[in-house]
Amino acid sequence: MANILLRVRDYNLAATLDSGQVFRWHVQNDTWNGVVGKHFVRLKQTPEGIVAETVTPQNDWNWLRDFLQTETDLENILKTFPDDEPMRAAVAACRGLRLLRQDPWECLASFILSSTKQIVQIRQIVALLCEKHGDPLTGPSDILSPSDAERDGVMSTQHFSFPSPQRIAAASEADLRACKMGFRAPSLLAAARRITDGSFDLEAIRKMDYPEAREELMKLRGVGGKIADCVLLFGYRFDSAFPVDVWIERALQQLYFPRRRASEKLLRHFAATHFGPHAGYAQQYLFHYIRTKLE
DNA sequence: AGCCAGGCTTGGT
DNA sequence: ACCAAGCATGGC
Repeated sequence: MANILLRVRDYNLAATLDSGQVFRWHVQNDTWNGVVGKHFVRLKQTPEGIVAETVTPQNDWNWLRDFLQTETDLENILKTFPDDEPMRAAVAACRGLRLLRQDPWECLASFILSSTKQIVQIRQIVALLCEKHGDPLTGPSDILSPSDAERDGVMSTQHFSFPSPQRIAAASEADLRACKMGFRAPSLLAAARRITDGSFDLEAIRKMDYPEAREELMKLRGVGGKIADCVLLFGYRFDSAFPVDVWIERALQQLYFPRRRASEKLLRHFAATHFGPHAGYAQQYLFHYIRTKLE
């Protein structure tokens, strides 16, 4: 058992873990339970910062600081946002919302599975995938009450790592379809195989510039522009990546072009030019704002 | 170009 | 209680 207080100001843990970036976090009595790499961890927001607790001893907590991005200077990022009414409203509505830094493979796999799914369903698919193909983690088995487990569609209270590309590549399409991912199964399998056999290099993406990295990711089956942008933003933190889904399209239309109907092409161009060097960060604020405030 | 691919949620009856 | 529509993206 190990604990730490990560002293951080202006960090909205709930908004961050519940804004569609990640799919494996569950809240129970103000405590967020989740898995980062091979660590099961519980997080709680306090006035002093974020209290983290693991069941295994920790030599250092950099894996958690890196995931939560607690060292990021949020003020400096917010300063780069355009100074307009919609942006001010979005920032005011979810102060302290952060972008996480996820493992690229977990992020890629999760967003391949996200296509034409709603967040609740993505959570269910990812939970099943981890349960059936991930490694069991040492962790308290009493974190989820039976009723929570039932509600979340998780039958056991054991926690699991996200399965590696090797583990997925060794599975059959039928195994994966059993996790309710439907037609996304061949895409996930193909990605896992290409990474395992070395024909696709997730690390090489880091060294590319944004347009090249995007093009590269889109060579994978099941990865179009939107999913590539999610992976680039949430996994690699290319902050210029600006995923455009229907929610964001709606947000841009309502907030920035309320009088006339803007074409999809115009909205894309606007998204790519209006929001500055941390456009993806701005996108996350707009996304969360439109999903919680407007409708 | 237009249809199709899970399964869960929502809305109408 | 039940059934249809909506979701939202990429591939063919």
